[in-house]
Amino acid sequence: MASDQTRSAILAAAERLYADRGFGDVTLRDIVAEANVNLAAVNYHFGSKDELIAELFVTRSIQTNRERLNELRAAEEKGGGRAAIEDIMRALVGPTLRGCLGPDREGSTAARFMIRASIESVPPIRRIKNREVDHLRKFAAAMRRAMPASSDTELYWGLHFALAMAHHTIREKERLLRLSEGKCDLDDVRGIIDRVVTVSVMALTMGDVPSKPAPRPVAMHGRLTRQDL
Amino acid sequence: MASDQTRSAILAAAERLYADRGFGDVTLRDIVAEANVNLAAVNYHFGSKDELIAELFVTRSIQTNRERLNELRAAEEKGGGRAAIEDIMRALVGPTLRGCLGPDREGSTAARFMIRASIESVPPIRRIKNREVDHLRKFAAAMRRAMPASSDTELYWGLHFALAMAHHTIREKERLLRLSEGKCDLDDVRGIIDRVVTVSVMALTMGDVPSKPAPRPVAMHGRLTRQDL
DNA sequence: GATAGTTTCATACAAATGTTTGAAATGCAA
DNA sequence: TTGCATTTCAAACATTTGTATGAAACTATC
Repeated sequence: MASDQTRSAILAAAERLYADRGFGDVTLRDIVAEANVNLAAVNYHFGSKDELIAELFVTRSIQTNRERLNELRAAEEKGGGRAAIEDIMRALVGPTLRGCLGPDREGSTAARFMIRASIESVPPIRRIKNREVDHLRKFAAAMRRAMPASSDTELYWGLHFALAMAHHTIREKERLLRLSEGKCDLDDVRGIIDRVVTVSVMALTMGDVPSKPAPRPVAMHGRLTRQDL
Repeated sequence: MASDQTRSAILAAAERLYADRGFGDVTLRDIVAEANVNLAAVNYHFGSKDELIAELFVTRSIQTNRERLNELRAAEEKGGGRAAIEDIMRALVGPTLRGCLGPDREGSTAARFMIRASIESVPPIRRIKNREVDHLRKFAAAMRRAMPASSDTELYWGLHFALAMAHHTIREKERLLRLSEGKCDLDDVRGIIDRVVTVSVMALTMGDVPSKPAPRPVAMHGRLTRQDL
């Protein structure tokens, strides 16, 4: 039964090293040294290096996806089957941002690993990410229910931009910190989530708010028209 | 004088291969085979593989940055020294999006190379990207002039989100296409730029438009308050 | 056309890396 | 204990890869 110990030691060591130094320059030999196990143990327990990486990533991904769906379900129950759009977007970006940002998360290996996975793009992880589309469709469906008058196009763009802001904030948090000379507080996770959610909802409800003459009436190419509510 | 030919052939072949297959699985031997030059030519002309990659990336980056600054300058002249915020954002995201998206760009090696560089994250490119902060400061300065009443924090978040939407659209265009089942037209570059600019400006002027009760008055944590204009 | 500088070429080097192997050790059931 | 399966281990394998070398080919200047 020491087999499970070896397996776990490898997983833990690999996640730690990948989180710290990236996938690029961590070899199997580094991992087995950190885990105090034999080199062949990786291939014995996981088959290959790529399968090890894949297992690490799917484990964390499943966690995040489950949290997202839980929040989405909670929001739908709260709204009696029809979740508010803000709550949907919050369920979409909240778990990811909470998982990767924040001061307490600084030491979290899992968080730093997921940031790495978000920055670098290694084949086994890319393969898994491609399956994420099915997961996102559930959010698209919820959004459609929340905004039945919106076109699918607008909806997908809103979803896309929400993920853009969340992931880019995780990916480039160092740069934003440097650019803003610390003025942007990357530890205020709740504030960041609110910010992303607010902008996302604004993007989704764009046509609704022509209170001011839209930023500029120029060159809209018939794309950003108001939705026919 | 055949030296320049060799150099150019290597650059062209490398850019094409990297664009098609990514940095991960293109070796120097692949490149020299494609370029019909000798293996040693790369080290002779560029010093090392990393310096070759760096030269490819800086060349394209300089082009984009120049276009950006040209647009920014044009916008400032148009506004008599004080460019409109929409024009600033357009100058920021326009060149990148135009360079990487669009139907005609499909065959553009340069475009596909820059998309690769945006997706994968190889050390020599990462080093160059880190210097990009200085370039962005020029835009931050222009934004500050355009919105003197806004706090720096809001300004940096707006800049950050604009880049987030632009880069994420380039990075994940395949996924967005698949998710939306083709409903999001990734070839309509002008429409996409308008979209990103519009949302960015909305994000920047958030406090200004409480025409409707803000998406939800909940949990703003005192962050997304209106600017005191 | 000889010479010096530049460029090209075939080949070799050296190091790294994921994977495999076959035997030894360990655990477990009969 | 015996026997069988699982797990560990040291060592080797087989490539791949970027880089270096030294001679040959080429170019341009005098």
